[in-house]
Amino acid sequence: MKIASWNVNSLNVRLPHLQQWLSEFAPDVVGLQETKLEDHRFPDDALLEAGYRSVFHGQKTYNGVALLARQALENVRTGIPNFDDPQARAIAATVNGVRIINLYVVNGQDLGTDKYDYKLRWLEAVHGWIDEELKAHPKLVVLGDFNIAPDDRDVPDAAVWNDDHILTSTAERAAYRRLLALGLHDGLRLLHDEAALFSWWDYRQAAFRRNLGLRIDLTLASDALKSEVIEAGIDTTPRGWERPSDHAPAWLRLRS
DNA sequence: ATGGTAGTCTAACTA
Repeated sequence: MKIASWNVNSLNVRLPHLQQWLSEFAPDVVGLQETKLEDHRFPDDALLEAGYRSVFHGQKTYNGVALLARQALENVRTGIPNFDDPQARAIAATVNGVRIINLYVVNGQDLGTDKYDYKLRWLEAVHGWIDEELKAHPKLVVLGDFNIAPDDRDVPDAAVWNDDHILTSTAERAAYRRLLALGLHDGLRLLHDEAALFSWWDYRQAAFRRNLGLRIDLTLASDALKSEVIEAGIDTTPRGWERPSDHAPAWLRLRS
């Protein structure tokens, strides 16, 4: 079972990219972020023709998440329980007995801003949610655009991306480690320990060509699935296409 | 520190 996460930065613009990538990569489940589409505009018919059912939670202009799967998507939930959030950033469903939580974590802009405080509160609410989901569904995958680079291997320059920088700050990384401590494992790091395996590159300054990126798109597997993760990676191919998203898909494969 | 690019929607916000 191939499970992937891709921030498409506007599904309206990137639908052809998604269709191409689905046919080439053939994932079983995909979590999308930044669809930027209201639900009535979601291209579920076009995706059905590509062989994927979809559930989605969107809004105009910003944010928006979706889950696509070849098999049925059951027990769908949108938004974080008991957390009043005007921004569409979370969706969950069960596919083939595996619970999937898809997150578009708040960017946070800069330390000391209201958006940064919102990011930390949002992550705290997600922590409580995952805690509950793990009790109900031991076979859990949490994936998405985390807007946190877990450690120094995941940045091009640790002196720049330091404890006081957005996406790598002490509080953000601590919040991420608290999620892992619930019983989750970074799928890519179960199998690969090398540095500079990035999933996002700024559109500016030829960052992709120079591999000046960050690894902020993650696929996490629960304790119960840890030994089932037999492959993981980042598919940089679509980042090299014309008019690409600034993110590449991160993925893992479960044995069954 | 700023600005560089992209998407949404034509002003300014978000990333």
